[in-house]
Amino acid sequence: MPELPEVETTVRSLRKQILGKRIKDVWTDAKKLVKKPESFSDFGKEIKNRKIESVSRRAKFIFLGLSGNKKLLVHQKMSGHLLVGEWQRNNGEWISKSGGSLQNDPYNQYIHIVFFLDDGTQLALSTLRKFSKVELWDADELEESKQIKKLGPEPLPKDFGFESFKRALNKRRSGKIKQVLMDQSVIAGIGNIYANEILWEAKVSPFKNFTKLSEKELKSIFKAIKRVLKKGIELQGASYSDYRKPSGKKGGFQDWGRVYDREGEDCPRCEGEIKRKKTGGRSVYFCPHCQE
DNA sequence: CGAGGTACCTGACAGC
DNA sequence: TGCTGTCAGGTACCTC
Repeated sequence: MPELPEVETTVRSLRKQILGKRIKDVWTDAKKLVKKPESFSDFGKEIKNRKIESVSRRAKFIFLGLSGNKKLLVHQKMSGHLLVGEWQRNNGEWISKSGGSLQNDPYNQYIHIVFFLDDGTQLALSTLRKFSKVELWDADELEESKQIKKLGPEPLPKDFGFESFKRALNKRRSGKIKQVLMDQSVIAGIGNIYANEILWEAKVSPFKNFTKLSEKELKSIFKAIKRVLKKGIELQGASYSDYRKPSGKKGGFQDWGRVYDREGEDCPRCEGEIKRKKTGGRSVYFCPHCQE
């Protein structure tokens, strides 16, 4: 579910909330979410008493650096989000002790993993569809793992300039620009919401083969990537449905977005109407009038 | 190589 | 009311 801005928002918040704390125990009612090590009890033994020394992100992957040169990888995938709070188990549900943070989270009945920290707070993974995954790695091995190694460049650092963007695209020989933007091995972190918004912002048709794009179109896509992703971070993510910040509160990008989930509305820029079609098995939202 | 389908899961919602 | 089909911020893996 979450894309780069949501994952970045989560990471920034976690840094404030859990850095330096020690993991005392872990609970789950969905052992399959933990992929590595395969046995959940081994996972529990391995993770206990490790201190959270860093919180970082690569593409949509979250890394918690743990003492003893380990890294905990969390991928939230669709519908997943991490929450920090203090809850207790009650009739098969996690209830917030303060009545606070989780009241803002409509999906708190989907907490399936809870890490108990040494100051009494908890880090929880809420994942309605259970696509999320958690893996414990030796730090060096994680860097070399296929899922991380295949990722393209991060789009936001200053050194990702227009030339880097064009070089990144060259990994592909052809393909519709919408699908290419979402290809994590080309550029890391863009998903369906932001790909739609970026192309609207750039006034480029999602269906156009990227090899047919003019220099001018490429330039406006490049600019739109920076602008839209930064806006997403500034607004602390998009909560179209179940994404929540670790506090349980919603992000704000869904009100700023111009096309995603707005089929049938007037294009805010021209006389057109927002349409929805499909490519690559995903919904494409666009304005056929001003995105040629 | 690219495109398209499937799988992994649980819901919300529209239409009959 | 209940059924059926479709849709949902992702990724891996398979076939053509």
